[in-house]
Amino acid sequence: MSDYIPTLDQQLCFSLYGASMAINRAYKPLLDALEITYPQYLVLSALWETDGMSVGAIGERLGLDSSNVTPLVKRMEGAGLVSRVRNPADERQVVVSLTDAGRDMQARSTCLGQTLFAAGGMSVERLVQLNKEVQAFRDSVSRFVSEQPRG
Amino acid sequence: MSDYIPTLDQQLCFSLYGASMAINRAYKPLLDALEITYPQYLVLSALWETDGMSVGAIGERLGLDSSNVTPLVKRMEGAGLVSRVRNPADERQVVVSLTDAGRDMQARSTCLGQTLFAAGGMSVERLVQLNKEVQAFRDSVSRFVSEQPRG
DNA sequence: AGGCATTATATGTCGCGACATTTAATTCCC
DNA sequence: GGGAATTAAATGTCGCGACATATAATGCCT
Repeated sequence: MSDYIPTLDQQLCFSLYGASMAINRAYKPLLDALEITYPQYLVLSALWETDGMSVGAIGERLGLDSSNVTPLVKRMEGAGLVSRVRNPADERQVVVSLTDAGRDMQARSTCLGQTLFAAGGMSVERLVQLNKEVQAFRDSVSRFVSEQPRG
Repeated sequence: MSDYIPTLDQQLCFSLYGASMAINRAYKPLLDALEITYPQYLVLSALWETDGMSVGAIGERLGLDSSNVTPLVKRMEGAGLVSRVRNPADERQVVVSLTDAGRDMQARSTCLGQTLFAAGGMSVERLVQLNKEVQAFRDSVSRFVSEQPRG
C-alpha cells in the first residue's frame, strides 16, 4: 500500500510535464513570428500587468530566480522590448520597463491564447475549471516546498 | 472579443508551467538522494513498463527527440542504471535496458508519488480527475501540433 | 560612525529541450 | 543488385532552469 507503484500515465507529474511541453510546441511558430521565446512572453505578461517591476519582483511573479531572469531580461533589452535601469532610490535593484515595442507585443500576441484554446478542444467552462484546479495544485505544492527545511 | 487579453493567472499555460516547476522543486531533494534527475526518472519509469526500448521509442513515449534522449541515456549508462546496446537485427537502433541498479530504483522511488500526494493537498479522486483532464488537454494539444503544416 | 548581516542582482556550471544537421544502416524500387 | 530515399542516433548550438557563489548596496546595531 505505502509502496504502490504507479504507471507513467497514472502520474500527474508526467501529464503536467507533457502538457507544458505540448503548449510550448503549439506556441512555437507563433512565438517565432513574434521573435520572442515563451519565458520572454511571460515576462512581458507580467509587465503588462505591472510595468516597472524589479528583476526580483519579476522572478517572484513567475517563480524564477535571478539567475534565470537576469539573462532573460538582458536578451529582451537587446531585442528592444524592455529597458533596464538601476533604481536611484536603491541601487541594488534593476527596474525593468516596457518599451513601445514591448507594449505593442500585447496586442500582437493575442494569437497565443486563441491558438491554445483551439488546440485544447475544450469548452471555456472546462478550461476555466481546469485552470483553477491546476492553480490550486501548483499553489499547494509551492507552499509545501517553501515549508520544507531546505526551502 | 477576438483580441481579448487575459491576465497571467487566466492563462492555463502559466498554471501548467508553474505546476511543472513546482513539482520539480518538490521532487528535487528526493531525486538528489536517489542521485537521478527528473527526466532520468521518467526514462526509468518508461523502462519499468517496457524494458529494452530503443532510444527512439523512449523519446516517443516521453515526447522527447533523440537529441534529448541520447545524452540523457548516456549519463544514465555512466551512472550504471541502464545498458546501451545496438540492436543486431537493425544496427541503426540502440536498445536501452535496465541494470539491476535501474530496476532497484523503482522500489526506492515510491517516495516521489507519496510526497507529491502529500504536497498536492487533494483527495485521490480529485487528483485522478485532474490527471484525466490534463491528459485530455495535453493529448488534444499534441494532436493539434502534429496536424500543423510544420508539425 | 564602524562593522556586520541582509538584500538584490549577476556570474558560472550543469542538465535539459528544441532545432538543424550529420552519419550510418536499412529499405525501396527500378 | 545498386543507387536513392528513408529511418535511427548522434552532434552542435541556443535558451532556459536550478544551484552555488560572488559582488555590491543597504540596513542595522551598538
